[in-house]
Amino acid sequence: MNQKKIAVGMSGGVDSSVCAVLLKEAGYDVAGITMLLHGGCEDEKVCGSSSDIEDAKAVADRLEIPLYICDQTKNFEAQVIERFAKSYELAQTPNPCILCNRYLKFDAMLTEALSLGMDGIATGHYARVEYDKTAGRYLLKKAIDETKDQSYVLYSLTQHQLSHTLFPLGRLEKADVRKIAEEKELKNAHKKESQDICFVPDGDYAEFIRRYRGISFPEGNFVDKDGNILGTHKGIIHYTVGQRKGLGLSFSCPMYVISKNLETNTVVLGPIDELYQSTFRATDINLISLDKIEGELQVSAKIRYNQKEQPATVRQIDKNTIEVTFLEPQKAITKGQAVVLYDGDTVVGGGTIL
RNA sequence: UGGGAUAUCGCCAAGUCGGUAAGGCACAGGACUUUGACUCCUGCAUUCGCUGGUUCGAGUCCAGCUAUCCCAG
Repeated sequence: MNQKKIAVGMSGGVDSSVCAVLLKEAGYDVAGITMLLHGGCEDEKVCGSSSDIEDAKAVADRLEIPLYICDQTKNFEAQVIERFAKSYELAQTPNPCILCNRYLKFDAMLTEALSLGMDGIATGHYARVEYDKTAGRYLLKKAIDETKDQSYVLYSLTQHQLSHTLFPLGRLEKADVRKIAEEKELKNAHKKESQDICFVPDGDYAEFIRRYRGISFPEGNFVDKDGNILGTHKGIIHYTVGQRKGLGLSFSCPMYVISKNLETNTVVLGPIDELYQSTFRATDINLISLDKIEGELQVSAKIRYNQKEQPATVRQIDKNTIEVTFLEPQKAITKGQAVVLYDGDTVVGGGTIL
């Protein structure tokens, strides 16, 4: 990107702060944008809370850059929380961070930045954007620091979004980012890594959905793969595929949630070997490095954020659907989570697991 | 009521020729982590149905009692 006016999405965390530092030093005309996502919440653990905004403000002041505050509370609820709740209600397991990137950070925030006369946005994500001249496409690539790589949660980015986005941290190690923050004496240099669902600070997402919807979810049966009743569950939204803890039952071996059945309101339990599967489909796909997949494509793929990608073959079923087959069966392929396909360092695309 | 069997942590379950209570599940806390899970670490029976006895020493041997299960009618 040749443009010079960049809006940095500033969360108040160390990464986005250093991101602003680096762009400023590189000579960009930098402004900050902080999105309000959880209106009026005072809980310090919630990202976008007032203390985070103060941190962002403090950093912006120190760098002598303007900070725009952008109230996205309603948008966040409509695009992220609503989809999050609905996914669980459909017996799936959503990834709200991916939703937030797709609909807020790289949609609403980018739109806002462009309307402010900026040329593009930058965020503190650990990933890289490159322009491939021969293909005429912008590519999303893994971060140099593979342990912090966040390309997985960015698979939904479109060519338009990528062409207006900078990831200055993509070539840095996390330790270096901390060091820069220390050198610049940023107050958040040692802030804890963010974690948990940002709008559910206590981690009890089931209780959050219960309150948000104002309804509770009916109890049902735990069953085994043959339909034998094993016990009573607290409501289907309390469980996710692959879950082992919190079942409240004891067996002679560890038991996991194998699947959930909305029609019968049952949760299927089984030993770990029943959790492995090779083939699945994904929908609502976004392809980055190519327009469409012709025939069978060899890739490496991962089905959750914290996982090393695994060799697989992919074929496209239709415009919105792909079918992925892993070379080795994978544990707990979970509906609602994202599958992201890689060709080496490059993100081919991704979708939502069916 | 005869005959047989078993009684070890909330649950399942090891405990050899008596030597000073494995493990799994569940649960609690922590680590990891821009999602949910997974994973990892730590904790979790001074006590073995009860009461006595033998012994330097018993969950392990003996006796009685209690409870449960099975087979007989």
